[in-house]
Amino acid sequence: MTSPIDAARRPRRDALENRAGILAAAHVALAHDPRASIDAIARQAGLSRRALYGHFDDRDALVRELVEQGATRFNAVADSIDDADARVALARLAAALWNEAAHVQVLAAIALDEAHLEETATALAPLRRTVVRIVRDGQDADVLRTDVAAPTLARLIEETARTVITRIDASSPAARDLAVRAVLSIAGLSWRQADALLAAHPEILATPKAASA
Amino acid sequence: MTSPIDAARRPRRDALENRAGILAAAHVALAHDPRASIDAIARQAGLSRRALYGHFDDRDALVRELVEQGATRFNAVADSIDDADARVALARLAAALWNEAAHVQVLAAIALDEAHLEETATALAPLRRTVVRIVRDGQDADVLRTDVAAPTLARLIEETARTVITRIDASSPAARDLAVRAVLSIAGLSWRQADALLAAHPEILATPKAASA
DNA sequence: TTTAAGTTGCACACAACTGTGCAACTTACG
DNA sequence: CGTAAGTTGCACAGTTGTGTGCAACTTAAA
Repeated sequence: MTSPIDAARRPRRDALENRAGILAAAHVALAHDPRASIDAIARQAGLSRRALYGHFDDRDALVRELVEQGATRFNAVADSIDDADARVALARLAAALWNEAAHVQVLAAIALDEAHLEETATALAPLRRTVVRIVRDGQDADVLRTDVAAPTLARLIEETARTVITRIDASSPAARDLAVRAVLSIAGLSWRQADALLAAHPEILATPKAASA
Repeated sequence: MTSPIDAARRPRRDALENRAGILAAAHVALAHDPRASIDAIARQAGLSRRALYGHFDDRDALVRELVEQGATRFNAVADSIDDADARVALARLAAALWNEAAHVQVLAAIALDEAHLEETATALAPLRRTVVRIVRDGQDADVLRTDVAAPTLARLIEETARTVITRIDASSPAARDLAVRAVLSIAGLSWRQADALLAAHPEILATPKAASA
């Protein structure tokens, strides 16, 4: 006499897969165009628009979940940076974020959409704090530019990274190299200084898989 | 016996003013949001939506005129740069564009809208050619970074300028300073080198009005 | 095999926006 | 002043998008 209330069936496995499929599709679609329609996302996931509403209350709920998903990865990356040298820390942060490029692109795209400023700001807060801390340390140690106030420089670095990631090429190994060098440049290093730094720390640009050369 | 065909009245003066008003309103509105509605633009200009269609065939015609308007100014700026030193040329170009910031912002915003990629590409072509030329010269003379291919570096410089202009603060004198320094940084100079360069060429950052100190 | 979870396609209502037609009004200009 | 240019507000058709209700179906799980 199992009542229908406390003994509800477990959600079907294919339903869970479909839900993940929607998130993946939204990932691709929104990175390309943050205003992609629900219908486009559902089709991309191989589902009907109607079915999507069985998994998410509305468009906002879907976007919110994407943002939170990305935020988790972001915080993990930010926490993993512990270099004493601010220049190295910045380079490593940029390189590490590039490895999450697929996720970064959605966040970066959504972050530019006025409709979700608050959510993305909250999600990006830990990362932003990390950048500000690195910048402050670097300025105190006189290894980063001091002609720009720390908050402004942090912002500039963030925008530079976003720009390179979202607007230059995509996912080529050369692009990753470029992103790291662009960040170091905007942080105040000359291109030769950046080059020397990266030569001294080859692991920063090493392929994630074959890190143990 | 003046026929109604060859002796049509001149357009009314207030109509011309209204047309200019619409362009000005579109300027403001589209810089803020490239997808601002016709209604929002017309209201901002103090006209009804219906009246706007008396001046422009459709939304595209309005946008096209804005783009052409900006293109003219852009070409003039690009043509005015003739410094032998590529670093100085870049700095001067960035500073000169900043003086057109109000116009730059619309173009930059529209340029990010997929619907008008072609028009803006055409409008920006001369400016882009100028940047590529400066970059090539600078690399040949070994005063700009050579670890990035000329077209890529030119693109990077353009994106950096766009980012600073559209996403950092706005219209403060400090922002202009920042834009120039950001461009020089991304071009490969260390912040101290950029600082020295600007100190050696104070006229670059001089206020446009009081250029004769 | 039974059952309910999940999906589908359709029909709605709703919202925001574009572009046009038209009658009535106001106003600059000859 | 008279006239036509310009404006206004409204109605209308068309587009694209969101979110819901519902009957009919497929299918995973008990």
